Amino acid sequence: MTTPDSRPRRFAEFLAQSGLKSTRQRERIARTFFAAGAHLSAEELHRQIRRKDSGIGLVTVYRTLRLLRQAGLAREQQFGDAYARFDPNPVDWTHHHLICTRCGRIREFRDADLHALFRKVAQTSGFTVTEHKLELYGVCRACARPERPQARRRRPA
Amino acid sequence: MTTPDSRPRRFAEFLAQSGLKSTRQRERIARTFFAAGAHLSAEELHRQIRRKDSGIGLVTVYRTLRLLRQAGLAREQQFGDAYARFDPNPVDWTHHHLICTRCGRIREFRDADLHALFRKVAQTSGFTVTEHKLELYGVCRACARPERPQARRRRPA
DNA sequence: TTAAATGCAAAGTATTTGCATGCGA
DNA sequence: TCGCATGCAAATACTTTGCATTTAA
Repeated sequence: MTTPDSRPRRFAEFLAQSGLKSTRQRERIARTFFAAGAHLSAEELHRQIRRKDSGIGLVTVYRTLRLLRQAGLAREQQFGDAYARFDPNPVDWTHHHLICTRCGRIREFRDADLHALFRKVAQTSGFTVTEHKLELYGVCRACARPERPQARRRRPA
Repeated sequence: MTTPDSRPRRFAEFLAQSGLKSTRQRERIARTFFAAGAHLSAEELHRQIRRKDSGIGLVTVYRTLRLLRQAGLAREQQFGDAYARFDPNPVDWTHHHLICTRCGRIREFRDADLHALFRKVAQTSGFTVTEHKLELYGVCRACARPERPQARRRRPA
């Protein structure tokens, strides 16, 4: 069963409600973004868009990603690197990350108990929690094995 | 009862073991860092150091902060902003953050249950977890109240 | 018609690096 | 002495902004 994707419509509604315009560029960027995998950088998204439509600038991609975040349709993540990564899939926003500080590999995990905890903390603190990020840093099994070449991070710690 | 602070000694040992030198700058930077509060930016630390010793460059502060991290004596955090913040107090590393996306205020919280969860995830995943970051983003009580001026973040979302 | 959107180039900003000089071991 | 450390200036890399032009409503 294929549920129709409501995200393009939701983005259009957001634009209309905000008094903003629906343009060829915004539609193309949003569509490509929704179809993409997780952990996408602005550059990567731009590269994918260029394959279909070369007349879209990186600047517009950044600007549209900001709108998508405001619309609640994109999530931004900063891992150890210099650049931000974006995530189009709301169901993915409930998972968390294990990051290997040696090879930089990012693994995802999910834990039902955590969400109950978040709710508790939100109540206690009086915050209306809209987003959460949990990152565990450490050494993955492969890197923990001795005498193994280690990939280098872009900005090593 | 005042427990003597072992961190200066531990830093000196780290330097010696790594074949690095103990310099006036490194000592001053480390000392000021250990005496400072949490969530300190490199700039802020530099400014504090300058009050006592004007002959220390920001570059050296960055370089020494990296060494302190390698020595396990500093922790780096990225909140929503452009710059990194450093935390000198290992007992603080067990707490987490609630960040208001309107006013940018950061509140700390601690939860014992979380640490049991982290251990469980570490075991399941085969990671040796050395550090963890949990950030909950949302709107604080003050900002949730209507008609209230909202402080602006440096790089608004 | 008109205010918003785009794209280029240029600016901005936190952090890092090259290199000549200084200094600890 | 000798190699690591420092500090300045310049470089870097991601992201944002100014501005003239285009375009949606």
